[in-house]
Amino acid sequence: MHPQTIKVACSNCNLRELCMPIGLSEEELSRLDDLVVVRHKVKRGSTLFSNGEKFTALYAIRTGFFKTTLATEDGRDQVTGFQMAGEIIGLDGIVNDKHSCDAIALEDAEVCVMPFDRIEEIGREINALQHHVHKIMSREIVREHGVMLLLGSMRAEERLAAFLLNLLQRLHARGFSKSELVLRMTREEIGSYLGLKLETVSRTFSKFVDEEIMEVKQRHVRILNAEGLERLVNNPAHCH
Amino acid sequence: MHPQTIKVACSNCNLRELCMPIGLSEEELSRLDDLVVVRHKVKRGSTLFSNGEKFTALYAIRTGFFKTTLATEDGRDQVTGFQMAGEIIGLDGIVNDKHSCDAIALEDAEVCVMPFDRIEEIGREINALQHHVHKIMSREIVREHGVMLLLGSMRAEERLAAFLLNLLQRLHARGFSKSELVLRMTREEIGSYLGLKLETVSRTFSKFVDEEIMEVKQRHVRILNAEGLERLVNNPAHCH
DNA sequence: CGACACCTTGAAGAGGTTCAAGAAATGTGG
DNA sequence: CCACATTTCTTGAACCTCTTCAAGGTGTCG
Repeated sequence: MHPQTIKVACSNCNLRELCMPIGLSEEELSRLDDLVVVRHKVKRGSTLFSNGEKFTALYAIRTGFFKTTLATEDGRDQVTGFQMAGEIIGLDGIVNDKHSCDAIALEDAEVCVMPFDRIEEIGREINALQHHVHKIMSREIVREHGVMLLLGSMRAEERLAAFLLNLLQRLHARGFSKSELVLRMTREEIGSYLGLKLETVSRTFSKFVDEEIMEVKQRHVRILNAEGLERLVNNPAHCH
Repeated sequence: MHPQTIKVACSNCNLRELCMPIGLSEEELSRLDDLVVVRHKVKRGSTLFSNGEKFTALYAIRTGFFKTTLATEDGRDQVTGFQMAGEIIGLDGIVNDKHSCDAIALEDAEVCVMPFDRIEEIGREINALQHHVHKIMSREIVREHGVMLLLGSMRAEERLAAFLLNLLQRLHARGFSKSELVLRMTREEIGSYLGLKLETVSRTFSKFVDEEIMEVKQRHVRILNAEGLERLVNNPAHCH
């Protein structure tokens, strides 16, 4: 844990349309300010929490970008998700009072620490917050269903296309371009998430460039043919 | 929705060690009886809820066996899970107030209908119930992480082995044999869940039989070499 | 008993992996 | 600020696992 911590409020957070405060009244919002005890800085490459660590809090990402990974004894390593500003991480820890994956910052980040017992306590008082927490967890379940579909039935091109479209959509909701993005992760991390080897990810990027669907310069991606990209994901002809 | 419904109580349910009542006091338990409005029978092959349907309740499985599947416009069909007695389904519906997958009974089943607003209401009064609901959702998230690992980094044999071990472990927790089980689903459904074609599932079963790891007669499976099966899942040598 | 769904097995083929080498970017320390 | 080490990315060629297509077998239910 990093010592750098700052006390701040949800009520004037610029992420309140995305994060916890969604759908709360002014009065409830101020009550929510008791939720975030501290903010917490996480340097690029360091872990916010790791497998086996005691679970105490959920974290709302204020700035930065994370990956969560699952490591097994036999050396496998699966990236289970990439998280950006306004998203909540740590939900995996609730069941067994300890985390079951690692959360690693892919760029310098800042998170709001929300002690979970506090969340439950305030949730009992503010119905909207209680329901919102349930929605956040349900959303994560539904997201993972989508990843299962991707991993279970899509080919490499479809996987990468779906991945990029998902990132673009989430970035767009945060005010970024719909057609341009900077990847925060390596080809290997993308591959791990998509169930592919890094070489396959690289080759698939090259293929997309050949087909003039996008420009790729290292981690900088610019979409040239968004329709073509979308067609890749929703095309019966490509199913096997 | 089926008309056959019966009013019953959690407090004398034989699944109370597995299902919702876990960790509640006697008094709290009786309060829980207000949760389950009705029971509901679902015939084999029929759906408990389906994609797009309005979400109103979670369902606790009392008897029977379900699958949940995700269908896409382009004709893909991904089985996202198999659920048995004592498990809760319907969590996917919370985010958008409508279900995002289909739940289909693989054998005649009976579920307890728990209206979700009622769950939230009672959750505000009984801390243990509130926390238990959170745990159930977190458990589902962690389970799905495991499936992502399976789909993202395991080979066919490992996937099927992991799948069988998981089923056996859950059945064992319900008092069934550790070494014998009857599959409730087809090869195709197993394949869909594991990201494999039905032929591959069938061939992998045959391979296990050849290696004397198990006996397989249609849907009846008897484990002969449990260690061998476990070794398949946790073996660094088999990773790619 | 016959129709239908489900399962098994074979042979050929495709998609992705593995191994290998080199190029490009990034970071570090003098 | 540059030289060097390191990490990351790209590309090729051979290989392997799983899929596809096909045919036949087994089990089940009206």
